Amino acid sequence: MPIDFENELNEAQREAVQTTEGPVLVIAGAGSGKTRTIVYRLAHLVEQGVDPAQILLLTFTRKAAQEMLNRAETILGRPLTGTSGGTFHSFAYATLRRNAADIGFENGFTLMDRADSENICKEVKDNLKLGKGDRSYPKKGTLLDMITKSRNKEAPIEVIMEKEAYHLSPYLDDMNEIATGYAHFKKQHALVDYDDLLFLLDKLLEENEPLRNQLQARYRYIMVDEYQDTNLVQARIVKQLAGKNGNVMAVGDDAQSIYAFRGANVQNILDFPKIFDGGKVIRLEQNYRSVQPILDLTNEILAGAATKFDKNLYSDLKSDKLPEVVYPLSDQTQARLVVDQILELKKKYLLHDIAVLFRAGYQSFPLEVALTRIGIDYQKYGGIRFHEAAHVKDVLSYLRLVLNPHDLLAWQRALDHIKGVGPKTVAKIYQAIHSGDEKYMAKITKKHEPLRELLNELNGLRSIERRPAALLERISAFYQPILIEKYPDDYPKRQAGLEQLNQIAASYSDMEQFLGDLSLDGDPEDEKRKENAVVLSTVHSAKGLEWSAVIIIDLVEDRFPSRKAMQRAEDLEEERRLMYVACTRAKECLKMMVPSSVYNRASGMSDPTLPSPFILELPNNVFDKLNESYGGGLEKKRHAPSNSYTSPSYSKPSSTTQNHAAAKPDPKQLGFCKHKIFGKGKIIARPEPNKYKVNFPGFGIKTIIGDYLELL
DNA sequence: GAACATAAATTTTTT
DNA sequence: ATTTATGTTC
Repeated sequence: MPIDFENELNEAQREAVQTTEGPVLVIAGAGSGKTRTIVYRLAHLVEQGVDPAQILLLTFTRKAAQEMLNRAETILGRPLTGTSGGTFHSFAYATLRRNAADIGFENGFTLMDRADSENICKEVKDNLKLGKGDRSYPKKGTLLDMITKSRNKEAPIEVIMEKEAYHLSPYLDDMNEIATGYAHFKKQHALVDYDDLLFLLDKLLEENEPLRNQLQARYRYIMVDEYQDTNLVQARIVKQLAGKNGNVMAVGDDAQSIYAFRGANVQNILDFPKIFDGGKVIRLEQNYRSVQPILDLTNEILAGAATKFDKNLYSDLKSDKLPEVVYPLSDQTQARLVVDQILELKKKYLLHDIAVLFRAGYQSFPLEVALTRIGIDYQKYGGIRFHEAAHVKDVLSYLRLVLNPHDLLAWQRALDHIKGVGPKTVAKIYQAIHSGDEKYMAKITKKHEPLRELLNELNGLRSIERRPAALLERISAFYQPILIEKYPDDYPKRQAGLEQLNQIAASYSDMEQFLGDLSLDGDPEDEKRKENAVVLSTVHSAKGLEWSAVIIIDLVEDRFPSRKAMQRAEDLEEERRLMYVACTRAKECLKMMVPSSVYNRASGMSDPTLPSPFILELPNNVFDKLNESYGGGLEKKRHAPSNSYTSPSYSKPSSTTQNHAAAKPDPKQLGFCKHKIFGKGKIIARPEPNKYKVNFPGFGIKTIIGDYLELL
């Protein structure tokens, strides 16, 4: 039964699906059926007789790839055997592992996760004797941030620092030294970090012509999702895989670029037509996800952006309900109100069709407590990941030692559980094992009986069959007493996590694949959306997903936008796009919470807040405002008559860049202004009658007394 | 000299 | 809650 493309797709989508030859760039606005387009294109290719094994689908998460492949199979009515799908990182990992010797790892390599990388930074820093006793010395996380940012943006640390972390300049020389040491350490210990996966693949493709040709021949059709969030190396990899007249389809939305902090380069998507000669550009602008009132609001968010996006989404989905902005009295009552709202929404929607979104992982903690108390199940995306939990890493460290006795990080973790053994002793033991110093080993094992047990256990493990599940089972038993000792409070919960790990392991026969997958995308909870559980997610992790009802919390300054992003205009712009992504996740119902005060752990008290600039700048007619009354309920505030003006366009995108800048009458007298030194800026808040918070391009946000400003 | 205990400070986003 | 710096103990 042939697929009915005529009825299933709109014109633009159909064009994207049926243009199979040559490069294609699809600019897909939020909710414009991007996934649908990819899925139908997969199906179309196969229906045309393309061997599924000749298709490569690169996405942002493996979950996304899997979902798309599954949907394509459903449409086709038969399995897509051999299609490669996954993230850039997982594709790179697989390819590199097959060609390890070619990139200088004759004995294979170990993939590190973030924590591993940080620990090596610290190790290197300590070995170089840098920053001893300096309280303000950059932390290991900061060090690694600078190193990876420098790599991802392919600019020297100095440049990154100058632009985004000027306060760290005194440590520039140190950082360069640490960066060199870090790279050296990795090479010595056959370790590879996330960035290496991409750079090594790029290098491999560049240098190994036969392999390049082979891959180009194999992958005749390449599709890349979320192209706006790729960085320079990723673009090069795509280019190399595609070959001269490659059939590449890149899909993305410049307005949804939210990974610049990780080196993503929006320029990639803008340059696509240049880099891939003769590329066709197709725009998807009709939104099938959200009701028009939500789109009116999200269009306003984009209207305030410094870079004007050539977008004005429209929808045929009507609703007479406006999005709501709710002002709870504090973040505590916010949690309670959100629970109330969820209970209310539950009457209309399934729990897993309701999501609460926030800027940072920790912001959901009060809500998690409140939900647990009332007995509503939830599923959290973002924040701490499964494989990052201490107990999981503990167990995996034994597994890693079975695989690779040279894995220093694993030794450090495993030996840490032995009483009387600290960092220094670990270093000595590691050295002794390496050099075969049996005298020292005899001495030290005599001194620490548990160490002998550990070594015996490891030997035992090495001799049994190398199936992840079998090994893990034994390790779990060995680890059991340590677990109870280490986590007396919550070990049952952690134990359950370990059992889950065993389950995952059962589906693997290859150890390295198992470990790699776990580091690359391994949150088993993510695999399936729990039924009957409300979704809590960071905005980043919510990318590409949608829910009938969405509640965004903590929309106050310093939280959303994040405090760290308030300094630089560029970062604030990314926060705005993040806000855009958050709001466009909602299909029917959107609620934004602006607590009037938030708990401050430094003072132990609640501090008053300023509403997020993204809320303040919204014209009053795109939302309803609700205040929490002191009794705990909500009361609707009517907008002052002077604030209301004609309703925004419900029109089709005839005038896409329908000038918000010029046409927006400003209800709060916010707008643009001029300053003698900083030049023209956009007023984003007015905390006091004579004080303005102004965003000056190039200078960032300043709070300025009205007398010094010329209002425009 | 090294490990352990305690106090203090600090929290963006992710492959 | 987690990590780091410092002080105390072996």
